[in-house]
Amino acid sequence: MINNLPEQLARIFKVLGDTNRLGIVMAIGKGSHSVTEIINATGLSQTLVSFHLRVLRKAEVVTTRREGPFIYYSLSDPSLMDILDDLSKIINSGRSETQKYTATASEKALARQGREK
Amino acid sequence: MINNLPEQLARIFKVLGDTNRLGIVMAIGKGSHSVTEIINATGLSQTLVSFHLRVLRKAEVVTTRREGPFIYYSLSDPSLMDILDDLSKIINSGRSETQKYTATASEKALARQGREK
DNA sequence: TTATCGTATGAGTATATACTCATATATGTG
DNA sequence: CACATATATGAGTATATACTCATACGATAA
Repeated sequence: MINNLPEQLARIFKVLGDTNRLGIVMAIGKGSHSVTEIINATGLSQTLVSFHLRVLRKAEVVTTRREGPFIYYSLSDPSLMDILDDLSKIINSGRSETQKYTATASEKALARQGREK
Repeated sequence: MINNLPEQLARIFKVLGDTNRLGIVMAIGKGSHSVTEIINATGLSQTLVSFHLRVLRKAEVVTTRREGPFIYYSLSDPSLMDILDDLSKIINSGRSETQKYTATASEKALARQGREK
């Protein structure tokens, strides 16, 4: 518990360092979504989504709330989305001027929801 | 190249998602440091530091500049450190009020330098 | 040139990690 | 109760990853 910052930070980065898991986090965004919604938003299999949600839960990146048969997931700290936005800016600032990405992460998640029925 | 944000972000997170590698990044901080300095700051072996620097180079997280026999490493985008600071705040905001971490990442790196001869 | 310092690299290995499959556990409905 | 829907879980597997060892490379000095 006595504060090893790199280790704590790396633990979070490791959790976010998988495309599918990060996709799930971005699908959740600042809102609250059931597993089924996440499955539809990401296009991943139920088992795979559940698998990754377990990792996210264990790392306390997400919290859950049961509502009838549904379990709703949300980010433990929604401001994580702001950090993702900041990082995305870093990513395409160094690159070629063409094809700059500007949409926020939440817009992106919404867009993805629309695409897949 | 057509913008897959989760994938690009996850790629960076994966790179930062290792304690030793993140320690190296934090040792570099917003400045410019030779490999030897990084070795001393982190306490890691030369080979291991070199190994991780290669990963960081490949991911374009760091850039290098040769000066005589020394090779100086710096962050491709020093504002990455700000993001690390933001994330550290998230980390210990959810926790017990006791034992909150306040030092900046650079202070931390300096402290480590002092500790190990 | 030889030696020395600073740094990188290829290959091997042990461990970690993402993923899948089959199955289990709620919760609600007829 | 039986059944359907929503979600989780344990175990197995293939691949990825961190680390080490031995060695190579580049720059400078003697």
